[in-house]
Amino acid sequence: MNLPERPTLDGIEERWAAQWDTDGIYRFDRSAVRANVFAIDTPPPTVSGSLHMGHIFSYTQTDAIARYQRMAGREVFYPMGWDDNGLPTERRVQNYFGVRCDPSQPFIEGFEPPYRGDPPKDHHAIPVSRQNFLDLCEQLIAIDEQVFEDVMRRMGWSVDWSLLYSTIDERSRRVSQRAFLRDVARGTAYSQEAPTLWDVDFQTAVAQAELEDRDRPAAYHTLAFHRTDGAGDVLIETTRPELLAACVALVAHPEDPRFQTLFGRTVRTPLYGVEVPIVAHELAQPDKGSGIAMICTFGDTTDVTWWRELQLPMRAIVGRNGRILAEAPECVNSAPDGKYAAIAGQTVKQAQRIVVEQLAASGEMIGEPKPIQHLVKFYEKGDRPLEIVTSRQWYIRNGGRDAALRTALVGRGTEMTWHPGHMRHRFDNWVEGLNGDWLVSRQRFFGVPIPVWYPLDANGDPEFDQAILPDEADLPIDPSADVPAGYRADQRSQPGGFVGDQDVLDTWATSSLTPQIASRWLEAEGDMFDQVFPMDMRPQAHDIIRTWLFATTVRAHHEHGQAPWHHAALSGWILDPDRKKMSKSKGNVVTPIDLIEQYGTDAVRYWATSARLGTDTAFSEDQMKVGRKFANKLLNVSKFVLSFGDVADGATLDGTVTHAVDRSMLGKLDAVITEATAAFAAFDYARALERTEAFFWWFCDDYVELVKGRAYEMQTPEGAASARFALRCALDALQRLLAPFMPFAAEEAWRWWHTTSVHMASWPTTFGCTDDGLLEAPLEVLSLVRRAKTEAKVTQKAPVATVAITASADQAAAIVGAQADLASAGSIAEFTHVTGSPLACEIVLAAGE
RNA sequence: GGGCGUAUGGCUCAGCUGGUUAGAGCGCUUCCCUUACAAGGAAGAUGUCGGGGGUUCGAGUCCCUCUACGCCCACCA
Repeated sequence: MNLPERPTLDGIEERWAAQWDTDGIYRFDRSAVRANVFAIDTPPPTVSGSLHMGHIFSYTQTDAIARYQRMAGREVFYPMGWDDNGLPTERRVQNYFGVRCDPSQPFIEGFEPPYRGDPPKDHHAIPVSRQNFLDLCEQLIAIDEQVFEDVMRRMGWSVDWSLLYSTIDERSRRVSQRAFLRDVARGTAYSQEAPTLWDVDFQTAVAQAELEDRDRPAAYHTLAFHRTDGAGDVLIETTRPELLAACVALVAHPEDPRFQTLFGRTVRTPLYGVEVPIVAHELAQPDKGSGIAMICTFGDTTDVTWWRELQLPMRAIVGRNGRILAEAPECVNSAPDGKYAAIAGQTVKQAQRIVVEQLAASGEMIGEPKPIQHLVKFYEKGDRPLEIVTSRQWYIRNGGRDAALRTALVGRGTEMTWHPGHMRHRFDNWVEGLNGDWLVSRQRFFGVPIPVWYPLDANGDPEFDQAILPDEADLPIDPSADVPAGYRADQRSQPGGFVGDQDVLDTWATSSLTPQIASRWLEAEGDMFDQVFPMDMRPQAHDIIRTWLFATTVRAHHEHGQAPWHHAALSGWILDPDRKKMSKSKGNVVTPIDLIEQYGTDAVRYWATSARLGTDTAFSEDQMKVGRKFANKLLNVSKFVLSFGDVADGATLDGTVTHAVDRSMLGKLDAVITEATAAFAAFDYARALERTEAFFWWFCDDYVELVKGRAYEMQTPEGAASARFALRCALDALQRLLAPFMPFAAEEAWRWWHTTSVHMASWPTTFGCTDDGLLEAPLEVLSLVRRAKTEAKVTQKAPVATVAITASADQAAAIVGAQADLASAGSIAEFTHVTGSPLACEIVLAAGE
């Protein structure tokens, strides 16, 4: 026993985090059998410079569950990873070093970036080679990941750091490419030339799951198309007049009476005089605009549908850089007076202004543009509206084009238990609303390369349907550096030779494999897949159900024919005090490290674990203050209980805890242990905390105060032994019950009387006592005595001459049983009893008080 | 338009399968240096459980309906 003079929370995080690390207490036992493993598919956070409160919130909730499972006897598989490949890292590198990737630049040995952190606003990014850019990515993620790891260790998350991975590291690249190649082999991945949503700034294709709608100003322009039969004009409304040169048809609803006579006829476009047909399709909405719309290749996703289903020609005019192509479509090119030349090379925004001027001059725009607000699709990380361009891309089948697969994937959702249950609807909704396969290729740099080459024909054109695939044993590969079997390096880009796929996999195409990556699926060294898969728990936030949760389910379905986890635990968001989602752009972000330093880790954890799964929660420093008070109290009450010294050797609970009051207290505690255990088993850590906390304060404020005197041996040795033993039992259970929530304070107090960690201790079991209610009446009397003293404005120590009690027979019996404790706790000299109801006391303070 | 969620004292939230006068903490007020704890303790005030209707002996709790707020999806002419 080693009790401090004055318990303190200061410095306990550093001390115990270091000790846990030294002792390796969270290390996964690779000899564990599957049935005894609790495997967590930890979300690998996107490394971005700093963890935010959302991370603190949800990862702490997961950690509480992990700690419970560990104490409950499961071997916990709790990896951590960094999601460091992909656009967020590229963009951060650009902003941090003041560079941009330009594959046409030569590699510079020992390149030194112009800045390291915060280039001035007027700095123009310096173009650097692909390899220099990738080197800078590696440099920055190394810095960022260390910062993340430091904060995580201070948060006390009980991850096994020996399982650490990053989604760009060699093993992840190998696993990702292996899984992709297997998808290709079984036909669940394929490449196709097709119109694709395209971000013109990042110059990459974007998947459906990464879209978001933003409300943007626009304007309806009314344009006159001229009937080729000379019977006048057809008026359409458009928000994108700049795409007029890309117009391939007009469309109206097949049953719209206004246009029945027009179907099958043709009109000439304004400005360019291109003849286009008037067609019918049920997606045309009679109540929108003038009821008849122009179809362009491509203004929006509906255009793509029309273009495909009505088999219309292709007249693309928007390039991958978001500017109007230099070459006009042939039919436009043959049109008179070079109107197209004026917009060639312009951005779509500039082109719109020019086209509107041209239309106004030609009289083919009717009236003024009518401003509106409407929703436009953006890449969620992008700054300009998405365009649609045609390109060859890789896809993984996700049910978007296959009802049977869709049904199967919804079925995978039912294999998991969702916490809270209603989150499953979001999954079902998303799967059922998919309208295309998952586009996984990205025209970016810092990612897992698509492990494919293509043979070049005699003209030097790639034969995309003859893709050359590497052997799994050679992974990971970089097709732009490695040479496929049967070819020589000097055949690269030569007719009759080969070319590597330039693209990388979408970051989700790798992070959807976290169960496989973390478990080292099919890796030569340390493969734990069969020990941990399907994993027990996937913790994550609810806003990425459509991306990460769904994508992981798709991969597991194709590769393993089952759901990747048994439980999906969805955390809520952190809201600022105004109940808005906290985000950097709103400037209301608080940094976790400041809070840890101000309130202590356990206090921050208390706040995080007070919130239920799936519930958006207000950020609350008040809760952290409460948490700090709680942790502090745990230390102090531990010191008090332990100050009585060790219990006698060989003493048993039944032999020693003889006092009814003490057994009642343990009975209450039994109920709490039972409830907390059931709650934790159902992932409801918040309920476990709430019950434990309520008991804890009752224990400190009422029970301890009541029996304190007896424990000090002011009455009988038997009574003291009973109280001390009961106190010790309760403390033992409380420290264990609180260990998942306040791992540092619990460990600090536990180590005063143990040589091993509380986090290696077993979860508490019940004492076999029952709460017979014998404490209720005595504590009511104590409360009344306290109130009398407060009202008399005297100290609680002030002596009481008499307490005249009116109570029922049962209550009186309980009070008499605890009368000695009451006398001590309340400094009460004399009790008198009258039978009656309700319970009441007449309290006479000692003379002179 | 489709789906989901939330609505309980000034604030943050409990209240599980319906059962005695609706709970906790914060904040507020008053008092107390009491030998585990003043980064503490004792006590007090504060609620038409969003509105309306229904089921029931009994509803914050179940059903219907309305309202407000939030989220996901659809909606780009």
